[in-house]
Amino acid sequence: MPQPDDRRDDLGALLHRLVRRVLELETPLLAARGVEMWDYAVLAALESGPAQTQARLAAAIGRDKTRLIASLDRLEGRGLVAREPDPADRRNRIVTLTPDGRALLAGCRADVRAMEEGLLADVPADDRAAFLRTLLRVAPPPAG
Amino acid sequence: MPQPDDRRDDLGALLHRLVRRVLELETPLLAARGVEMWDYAVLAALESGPAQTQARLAAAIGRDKTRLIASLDRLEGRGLVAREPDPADRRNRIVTLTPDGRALLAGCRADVRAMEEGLLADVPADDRAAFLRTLLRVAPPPAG
DNA sequence: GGTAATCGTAGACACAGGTAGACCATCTAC
DNA sequence: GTAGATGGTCTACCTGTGTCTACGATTACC
Repeated sequence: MPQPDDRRDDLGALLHRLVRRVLELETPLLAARGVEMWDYAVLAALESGPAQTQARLAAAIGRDKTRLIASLDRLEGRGLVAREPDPADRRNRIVTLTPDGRALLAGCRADVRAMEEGLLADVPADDRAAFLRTLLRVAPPPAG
Repeated sequence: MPQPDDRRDDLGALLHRLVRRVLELETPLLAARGVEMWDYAVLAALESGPAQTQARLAAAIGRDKTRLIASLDRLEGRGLVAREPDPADRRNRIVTLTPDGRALLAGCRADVRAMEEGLLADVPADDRAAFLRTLLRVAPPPAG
């Protein structure tokens, strides 16, 4: 028997539209601070701790490791991250967030969170909580 | 004061991961029926009624009108959609779903819906309802 | 009737994404 | 030590996407 939401758009279409909208809102916020989308993803991924490996960092943000290099070059050149060889295994480069990087990340995140608040302003509080809860459950981070 | 979810990933990151996952699950389902992702989007957009204009159809699925043409050629060649000049304004091509197209769409949608069910299987029913409700509210269709 | 605008189509262009291969430095196994 | 594996980097492709331009057909405006 047909469900009440049988004629709704597919999840893929809904999510696609929403991602586009979020990106449209987010890009100018980051650009105002001189940060590109993927650079911000790198900074955010490093917040919880240094990345032991660039390949692991690339996997964490869902990007190809060869494409990550340009971002790291940019960020390192601005003194926002530091690449240092792992003393235990000097093939690896440990990527860490510098104090400047952490400060910039905090500013970016505040802007992004404010944008998200505005986006979800019309959604009731409990629906919003359920939305985020579901999102966190269905889109788990790749590292675990 | 910091909110409880202050350290969560941004909406953009969460949505990006989820879209990737949905696409990974959806692509093989559609490929099994010989349909590409954007072709399916076209069929789904035509379900509610013919498109009066190809440009309007492109806007409805969030695609450039020049990129739509290849999809329409493919679908028309398989007899899934029909392009007919608008008798009122012969510059326009009215795109309609053929019976074959409607049947294929029904099959694809059933597969996709089953996939979505599996994806959300671990989510409680009320959270799932709130998730879809929020999604529909925050990602409205472009046409209105 | 003549000019401008619109629609569908095609082609060129730049750009971002992933993949693959090669290279060098380094580590591990033997 | 030597051979193989791994990590970072660079380069070269192939693909997909959006933008731009141009063109023919058609319509709308004056």
